[in-house]
Amino acid sequence: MVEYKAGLDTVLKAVADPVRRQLLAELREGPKTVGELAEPLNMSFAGASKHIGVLVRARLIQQEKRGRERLCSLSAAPLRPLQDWLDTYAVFWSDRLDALASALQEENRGKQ
Amino acid sequence: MVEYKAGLDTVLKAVADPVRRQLLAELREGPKTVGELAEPLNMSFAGASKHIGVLVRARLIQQEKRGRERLCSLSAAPLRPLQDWLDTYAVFWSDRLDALASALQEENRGKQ
DNA sequence: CATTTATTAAACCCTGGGGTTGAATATTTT
DNA sequence: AAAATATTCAACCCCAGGGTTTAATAAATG
Repeated sequence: MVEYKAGLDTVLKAVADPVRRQLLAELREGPKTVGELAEPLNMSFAGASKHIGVLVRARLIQQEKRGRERLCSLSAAPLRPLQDWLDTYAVFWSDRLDALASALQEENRGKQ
Repeated sequence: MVEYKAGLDTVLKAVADPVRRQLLAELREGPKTVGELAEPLNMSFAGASKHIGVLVRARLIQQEKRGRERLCSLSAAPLRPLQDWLDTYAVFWSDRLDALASALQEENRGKQ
């Protein structure tokens, strides 16, 4: 049941790169081949391939062999643990609640 | 109004490190000094201070000078853009919907 | 004022990872 | 079979950044 502890780290590191976020964004429009994904990137083909590899290892991209090319499709499921992690902080978001939360924490602390 | 484009990257990079996530987690219990934050970490004090610095620069930690020590408190607001980003992928999460989404994408593409 | 305590700054080391180029592999095309 | 296409692998370069240690700064304390 702890199986996603490592997954969160992998996914966050994968997603912390703007190039890889752009790749994911492009895949929202639908599956694309590695070549199609690489083309708009201002980067060598091999470079793009490496980025895609990172996303594949993070399970954010699923690849299907189609002849000599590989069709990549978005697989957003691994983002779930990230959402779960975020949820544990959602309490502190609302700018309104921020002050209140801080106040409560101060009080809980029983200090000053 | 584009001011958070860079913020997302900063926040993601800050949060992609497990040590820094632990620091944030500890701050959920309430404000803590740098020393209190550093202590449980298996790391030099200066090392911990650097991590905290990253979180401060990402605005995820707010520091308040209290004499010679600095009280750190959680400031989760910068996580908001991350939530917004995540939301643009939420459509693809549900394992149920995954297949459907893929199918729709395939069809949109008009390719089979 | 001297000393201790809390924190940051500076100078370094070293690994990881983003980028490249150039083979290697596999498949399609001619 | 030969050539072209799509993709990865391997070897390398470079630097950002995580870690350390040793000052430096600033406030509390004796």
